[in-house]
Amino acid sequence: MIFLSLNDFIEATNGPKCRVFENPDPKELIEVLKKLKTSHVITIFALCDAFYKGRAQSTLDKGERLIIIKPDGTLLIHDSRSREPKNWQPPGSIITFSYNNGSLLIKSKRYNPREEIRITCYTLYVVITARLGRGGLSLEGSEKEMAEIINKNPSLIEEGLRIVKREAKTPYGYVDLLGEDAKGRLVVIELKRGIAQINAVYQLVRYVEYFRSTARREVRGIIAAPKISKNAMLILKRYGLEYKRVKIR
Amino acid sequence: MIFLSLNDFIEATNGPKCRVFENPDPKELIEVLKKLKTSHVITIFALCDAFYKGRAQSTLDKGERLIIIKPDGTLLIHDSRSREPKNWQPPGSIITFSYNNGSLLIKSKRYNPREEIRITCYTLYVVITARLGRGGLSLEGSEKEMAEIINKNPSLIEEGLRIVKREAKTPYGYVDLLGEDAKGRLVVIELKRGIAQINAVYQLVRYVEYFRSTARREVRGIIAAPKISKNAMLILKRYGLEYKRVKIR
DNA sequence: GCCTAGGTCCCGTCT
DNA sequence: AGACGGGGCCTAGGC
Repeated sequence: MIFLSLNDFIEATNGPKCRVFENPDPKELIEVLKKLKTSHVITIFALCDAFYKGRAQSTLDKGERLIIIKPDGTLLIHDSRSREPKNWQPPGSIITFSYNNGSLLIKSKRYNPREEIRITCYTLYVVITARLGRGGLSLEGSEKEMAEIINKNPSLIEEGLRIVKREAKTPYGYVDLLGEDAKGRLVVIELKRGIAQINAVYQLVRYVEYFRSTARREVRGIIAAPKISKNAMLILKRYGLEYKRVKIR
Repeated sequence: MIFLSLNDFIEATNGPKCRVFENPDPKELIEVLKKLKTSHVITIFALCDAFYKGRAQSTLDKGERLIIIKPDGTLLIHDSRSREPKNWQPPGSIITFSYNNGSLLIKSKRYNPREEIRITCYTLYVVITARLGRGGLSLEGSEKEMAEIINKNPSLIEEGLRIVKREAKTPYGYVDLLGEDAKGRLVVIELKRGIAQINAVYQLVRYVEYFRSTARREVRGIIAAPKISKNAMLILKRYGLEYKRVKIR
């Protein structure tokens, strides 16, 4: 373990991207972590246990894990499996480090909702601090994009269709697309970029119900998606609604 | 950077929990990663970019990031913000490492759905390999638990209520709890462990509609939750349904 | 494998 | 702030 002088600290913040601490002494490490927590991502390999209390409550038994602390307040505890952390705290949480009986204690608090995680690190194997970048991601293929494409080219749904409104507000929620067909009937369209399931049908049903109760003309309802589940299709038909296979790109 | 002999490799797999490689040579590192990817969590701090194509499509610009590869096939790319990885691949994906023009290439593939990530690591700052534990989490406070508690003590909803069935299947989905009140009326109960929102109301509405159309007796619908949103409450009443505040513990 | 529904969902967006 | 709905959602459980 390297003892941190002021020079070491300056190097850590302004020097290399990463700094590695192998088997560090918890007491000495805490001083480093306190300084770097607002600017660096802290990565800790440790033998630890954890307690969470908030919207739910959990206990994580003692084991070897990977703890990640981000400058935005995010806390993640990962083990050897799964995309999801075993425990976590979202951005905006407040983290504090302390020492107790040879162990490093990590505490993360947040409010609204009030939640807390307490981690006890019994053994610190490796700790890495690093300045990391952020952002730079551009994503294509969202439902929003799908709406834009159909908006520009309503014949993807059917010939003669005209889009009247997007994100039309009703007391029952937002309608993805509202149109008018060749015969002047109102067409409520619910988009799904993936497989349309029962929920999508529910959404459509209530929008159609709403417009049928207010608009004084015929109202159709269409789910537009690349695929629809068997049950969803069944319910859809039971309500006299329609499905249109739409595959973008 | 430490060149890995066979002995070094044996030490890496059976020896210490963590092994650290600072500024490793990509070519040499690849040999290590290929051996350890099925047993160790691999953590890479690198200057990298990434391309994803599958259900959607994305580009991640060149930047400093933390890459995590788990033995179950999980891949995570984190930056300095957010609980969510910028890019990822879920468990079961197949990872391969290769070398190109001074860079480490990481490729992760999966099928159903067919998805792929390609990462180019231009600079490797630090790489850590570690055997981590798994599991050991016990969680309390789920909706399932809530159902169990109410099942045992239906008076939490109202006096005289009797639970008839849990997870009752209908063509419109699963009803959390089905009961009978003191007056012999059928009671459909939808549980939410957090705030009940519009969606919860829709679920309930569909179930109640179904039972009203099939059961030859009066049917009530109740949302049981610690809280309900304003709009949800409005719609609930519009449908003649009820809300019961239930706070477990 | 498909499908359903929950989640300490997270996250953006809008009121 | 609350509230609503998407997400490359993920994950567990049923069939």
